[in-house]
Amino acid sequence: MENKITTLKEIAKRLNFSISTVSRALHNHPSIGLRTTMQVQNLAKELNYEPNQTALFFKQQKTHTIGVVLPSLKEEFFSQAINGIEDVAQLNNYSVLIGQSHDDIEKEKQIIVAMKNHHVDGLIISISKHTKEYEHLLALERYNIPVVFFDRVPELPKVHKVSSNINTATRQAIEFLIKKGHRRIGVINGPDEMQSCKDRTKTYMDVLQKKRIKIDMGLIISNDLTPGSTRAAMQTLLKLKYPPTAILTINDYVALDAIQYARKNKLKINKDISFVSYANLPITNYLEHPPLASVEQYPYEQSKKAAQILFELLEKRNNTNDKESTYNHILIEGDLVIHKK
Amino acid sequence: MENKITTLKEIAKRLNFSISTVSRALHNHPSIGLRTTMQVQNLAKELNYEPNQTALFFKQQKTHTIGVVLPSLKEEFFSQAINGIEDVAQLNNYSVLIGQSHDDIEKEKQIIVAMKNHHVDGLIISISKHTKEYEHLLALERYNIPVVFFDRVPELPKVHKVSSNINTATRQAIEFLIKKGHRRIGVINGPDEMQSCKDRTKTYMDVLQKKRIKIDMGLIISNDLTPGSTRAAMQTLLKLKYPPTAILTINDYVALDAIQYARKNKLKINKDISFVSYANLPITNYLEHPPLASVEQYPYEQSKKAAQILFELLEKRNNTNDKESTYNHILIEGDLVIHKK
DNA sequence: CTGTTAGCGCATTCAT
DNA sequence: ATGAATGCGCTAACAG
Repeated sequence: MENKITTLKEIAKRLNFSISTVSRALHNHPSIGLRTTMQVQNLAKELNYEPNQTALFFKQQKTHTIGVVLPSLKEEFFSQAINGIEDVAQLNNYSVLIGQSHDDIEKEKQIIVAMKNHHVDGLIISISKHTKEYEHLLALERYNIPVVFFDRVPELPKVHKVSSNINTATRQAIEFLIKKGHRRIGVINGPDEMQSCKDRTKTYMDVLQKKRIKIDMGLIISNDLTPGSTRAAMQTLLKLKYPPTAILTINDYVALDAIQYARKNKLKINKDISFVSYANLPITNYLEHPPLASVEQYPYEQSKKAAQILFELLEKRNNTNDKESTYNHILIEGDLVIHKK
Repeated sequence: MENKITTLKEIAKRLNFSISTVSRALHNHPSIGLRTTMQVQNLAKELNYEPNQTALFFKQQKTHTIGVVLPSLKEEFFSQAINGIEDVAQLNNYSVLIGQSHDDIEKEKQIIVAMKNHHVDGLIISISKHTKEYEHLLALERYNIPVVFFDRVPELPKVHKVSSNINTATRQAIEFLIKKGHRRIGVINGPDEMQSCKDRTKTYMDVLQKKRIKIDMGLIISNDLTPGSTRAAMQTLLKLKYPPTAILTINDYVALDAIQYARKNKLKINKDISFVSYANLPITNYLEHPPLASVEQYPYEQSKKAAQILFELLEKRNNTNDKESTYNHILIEGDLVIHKK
């Protein structure tokens, strides 16, 4: 069994050609004679020659690898997002390096450094829910590594980003609840740092104001997306003198925890208290009492778009040396999906 | 703004040393004078020198990258498994290349070729549910890429693998149902190709025989893990003259589909019909009527163990040139977790 | 203690 | 039409 890896040198030696001739022959270079080309290609096939990618990576200063940094694959949103990225990467003959921050900023920094060291050609990032300083992200620009953010994007103007616009859907969600007669609508929102959370609150207040419903700030609670924090939020809301009859939760995981809490407190879901949420997780289909509606945020489409932008950037970079001066800020419309009328 | 990437050459030129001296100084080589070492290290820091990893990868014939190939990250089992691998990889200063086969053999082959081309130092693989030919897997050995399989492992003796032993837990699961008075216990199993499915059926028959319960092969159905196939299986089972009062399903996803089907057919879950399953998905905690019990298969531990074995192999490979002659076949005991008494 | 040289695999420029 | 030489960045064997 021949186990040695075949190199150009090996082929050259056997055929008594120079390495450059062999290299050219394999690339069907016009200046190489047909006979020679055939000889070389045949032997290459016979010896099962395959170009050493690491050598190419090294020489071309390109690794044909993109890095993906996201909070956690356990969240179905992100595990679906990976698919969009993988699909686009495969089309472009790229591989995908993965790193989960688990919403830990230090971990996020470490991963990004590791990816930079690996010389990934580009990065797709969804930042941790606690990331407020962007220095480690901006550093990437200095290394000339193009970055596209998606879903959880930083509040920076000079970056490429794809995220979900939930404002319309949020408006619809709240109007939907109001139409069903709810007047006291609670909000279990995420950390105030997250742009989407600010948007959510703003839209909520907008709609209520427009519908001339009194806004009670006591009904709006920020949590950190953990089950414990959701339970605490629920406790606060349910203990109010006039507790909400409906609650808007930042995502389906929080909704699940909230619903569970409500159930344990003998509340009838969708009767005593209703929920509307975000993410539209497939899993909610299996619940007997799912949230009434959930805002679909299209993780696959978001991440796919992000990947496409990244590859466009890589393409451009090949042709020009200019820094790009315009930045993609793509918004993908979220859609309210009604589960129960 | 200094944007040029610093190399040894650059430092050497500025300090008028040779490249090798600079290299040694940076590695604190004992033969380099303290003064020189300090000079070099200071300038290196100042210029923000970082060794070019791709050059190192190339030279050392190592990429500090491992590949992970698995069916789908959407399954929480695998998205948890990734954590075990990532954790171990990080400890060893490795990065993780990811590829999902989506249970498509061709995709699986493509991914493996891509990973081989990327010269990953090792691979961790969970094969697709349809993979019966192992040629593309065995090929890796010829490239000297160590492989450790986990969870969905091939039936090959000369490979390293980590999987879950579900026999004891399956026995307990069935005894649990029998103790609750069930005599007609259905099985919705997975594809017959999967070793774990064969084991499941075998244990099922064993237990029934031992308990002197008549075995009705009509109660055992293989499916392909899709919702449609699960519904078909349920339809068949429920249409039997004597339908089962309890069903053992291959995993919680199948259980969810089965439960949903039963609910739509007005059956009371855990009353008219009970379920016991595998995977112990966190999500089932949120169901009002979850499976009575589920077998925990410890994805994190399985994958972590697989990763540890892989790094041991890599370690060994550094020290000796021998092929390993013994193979790790690790079994991690599954545990029956009771959700409802 | 430090410098010179070679080489990893490949593409490419410059000769011939 | 082909070969020789160069260089990518780094390490290490060899030479003083």
